[in-house]
Amino acid sequence: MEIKDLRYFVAAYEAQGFARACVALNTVQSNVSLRIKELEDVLGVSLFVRHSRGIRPTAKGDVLYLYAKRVLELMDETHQAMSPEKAA
Amino acid sequence: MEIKDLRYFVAAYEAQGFARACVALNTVQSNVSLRIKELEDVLGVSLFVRHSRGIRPTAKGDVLYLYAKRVLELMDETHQAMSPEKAA
DNA sequence: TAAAAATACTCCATAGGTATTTTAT
DNA sequence: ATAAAATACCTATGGAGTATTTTTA
Repeated sequence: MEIKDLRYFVAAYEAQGFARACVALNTVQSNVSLRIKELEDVLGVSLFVRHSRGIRPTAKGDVLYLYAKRVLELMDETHQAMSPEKAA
Repeated sequence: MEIKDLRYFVAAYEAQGFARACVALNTVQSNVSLRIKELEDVLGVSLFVRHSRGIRPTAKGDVLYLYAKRVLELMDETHQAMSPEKAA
């Protein structure tokens, strides 16, 4: 599980669909579909149920969303702490 | 900055050298050297000073180490929360 | 001068893009 | 019937390995 996977997941979760998520991710619907599928495969859990108007998170998906937001937030803090202007 | 980058960095930091770090990372010295260099490039900061017996962290390197450990720990928690046996 | 880091290269896996098909309301 | 997800395919970037050179205490 890499940071980029979590960004894909969060975008899909918040957009409630892969087609809508891909614009925020600067990519294409098929890639979002593939990456989420691979994330589900590697974790061994289902994160979304697919329907004809988009997606709905599973219970596991809801849990991952909370963790993913924390991870991404911490990564942002890390980037800020590493900014060259900022003294160590 | 991806999770794998942080793993490389932490291993190098703790091993105090790229050559020693690569065994824990199941890779090769040259890859550790390259990945750390790219991490420094993308962040725009120096993380280690190189010497003839290994590496010594810079002040920025010390700061990143603390953040990196937190990120990796949170990722471990995330994985555990996502384990299929565990109910959501 | 010796241990470790940097560099140059090759190779392959995988992420990204295009086009199309399938699914579900 | 239509909007969205899945699939198939191609391409290119970049991560991993090998071999060698450079650096520094």
